[in-house]
Amino acid sequence: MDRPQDMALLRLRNPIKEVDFFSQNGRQDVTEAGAGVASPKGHQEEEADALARGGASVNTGLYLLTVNSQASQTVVEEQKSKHKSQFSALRIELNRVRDENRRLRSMLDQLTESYTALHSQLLPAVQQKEHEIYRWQDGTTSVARRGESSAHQIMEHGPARMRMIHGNSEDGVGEHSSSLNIISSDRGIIPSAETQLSQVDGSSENPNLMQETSSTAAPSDLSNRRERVSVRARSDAPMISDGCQWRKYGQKMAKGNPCPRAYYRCTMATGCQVRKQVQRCAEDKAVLITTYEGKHNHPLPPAAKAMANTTSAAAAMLLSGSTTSKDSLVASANGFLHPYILYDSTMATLSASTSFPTITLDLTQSGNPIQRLLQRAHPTVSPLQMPFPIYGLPQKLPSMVGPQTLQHGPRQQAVVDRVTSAITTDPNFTAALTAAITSIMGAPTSTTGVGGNNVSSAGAHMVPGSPRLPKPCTTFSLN
DNA sequence: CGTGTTTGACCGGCGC
DNA sequence: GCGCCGGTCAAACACG
Repeated sequence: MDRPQDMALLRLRNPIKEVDFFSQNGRQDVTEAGAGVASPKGHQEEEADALARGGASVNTGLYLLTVNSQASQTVVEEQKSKHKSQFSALRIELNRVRDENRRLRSMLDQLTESYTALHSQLLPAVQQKEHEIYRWQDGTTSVARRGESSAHQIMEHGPARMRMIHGNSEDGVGEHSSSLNIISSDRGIIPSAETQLSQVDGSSENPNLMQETSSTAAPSDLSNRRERVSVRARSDAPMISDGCQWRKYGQKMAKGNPCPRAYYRCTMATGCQVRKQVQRCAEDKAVLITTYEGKHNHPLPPAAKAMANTTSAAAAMLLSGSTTSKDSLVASANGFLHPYILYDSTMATLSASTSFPTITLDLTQSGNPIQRLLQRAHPTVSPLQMPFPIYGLPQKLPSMVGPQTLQHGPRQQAVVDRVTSAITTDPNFTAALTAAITSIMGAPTSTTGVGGNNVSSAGAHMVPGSPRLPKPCTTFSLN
C-alpha cells in the first residue's frame, strides 16, 4: 500500500515533529511537512533532509501558543495547509475511485459484448443441431433397437464398464451431488433432485405443487419430512441387488397385500441411516417394490456409484416434473420453465394419496421406459443432446469416442444411441437404478455425510424422532 | 462364534 | 379413548 494518497493521509495524521519557529526554513518545513501530499519523500527521507539542513531543532511535542504574532500566523497557516492537504487527499481518492469505476464499466461493457456475440452465434447453431438430429432420429430408430443386443454386454462388464462411461467416480458419495446439482442445459438449469424435493417442501414456484403440498401439511411441518424413493422392478428375485449391503430387521404383513413387506437397513457402514422396504405388488406379484429412505453416510460401491451417476439426472428430470397434474409445465428452482419436460403420468407421478406426496415413475410399461420418457420429455432431442447427463452419455461419450462425436454425425449418434439403448433395455438396469435412487435421496438425519455429501437441502431440515409427517415419496418402477 | 434372519412384541401416529 | 396400522426392536434361531 504505497499509494501516494495513502501516504498523504498517513502524514496528515502524523504530528509535525520538528518546528523551527525562528527561521524561514523552519516555516517552510512546517508547510512541507503538513502539505506534503504530493511529496514523494518518505518519512525517513524528511528527517534526513532536516538534518542535512543543519537544523538542530528540537521537537518539544507541544504546540506552544505565544503572543508572538508571527507564531500565531504560522499556526493559522499550518491549519490552512492541513485543510488543503485533506482536500487534496480527498480529491486524489475521488479520482482513484472514478478511474476504478471507469475501468470496471469498460470491463462490463466488454463482457456484455462478448456475451451478446456468443449468444447470437449459439442460437442458430443449436436450432440447426436440433433440426438435424430430429431428422436423423426418424431414420435410425432401428439402429437403436439393434443396440439392445449389447445390453447384456455392458451390464455384464459391470462397474468397470460403467465407470468408463462415467469417467472418474472414485470419491464416492460426493460426486453424486456434483452430478446432480449442476445440470446445465442450453435452455436453463435442470434442478437437482434435492432442489426439486425442496420444492416439494413448499418452496416451489410451481402452483400445482404448492397446492398439493399445502393441502397435505402445514408449511411449518414440511421441514420435518423425509425423502423416500420407491423403485418398482419386475423381478423374480426376492430382492434386487443394488450394490449395497442390507440387513433385514423386520417383516410385516401390510394391509391389502397378501405379500409380506420386508424391512432392511444398510450395513455398509456403521450408523448408516438408509433403510429400504421390499414388497411385491399386490396386483402384479412379478413387480417388486423397493422403497428407500435416507441417505448413505459412506461412499457407495462402484456398482451403485456408477449407475447412480448415470441415472441421477433422469431422476432429477423426473423430480423436476413432479406435479400431480398431467403435462403441466415444470418450473425449475431457478425459475426457468421447461415446457419440453412434459411428464408422463404413466411413468412418473407425484401423488399425495398417502400421507406423503409420492412421485411415481411407472416404467413397467412395454418398451424402453427410460427412452420413452426421454422421448416424451424432449421429443426433438436425442439422448446425445439431452441437457442433462442421461446415463452419463451425452457428456462423457465425446471424450471416449472422439472429439468429433458431437458433430452430430449419424454414425457417432448411432454409437451413443446403441449404448444408451443397451443400458436401458437391460433388466439389470433395475438394480442399477435402485442404487442410483438410493444415493440420490438425501437422508434427513445424516449430518455426518461423507465427503460433504450434503446435497439435500430438504434433508437438512429433518429431525430424527419427529412426529410422523407427510413425506415426499418418489416412486420409480422398472420392467 | 460371528453374522444374518425370523418373528412376536412394542411403540407411536392417525382415524373414528 | 380405543383400535388399527406401519414401523422398529430384540430375543431366538439358523447357518457357515
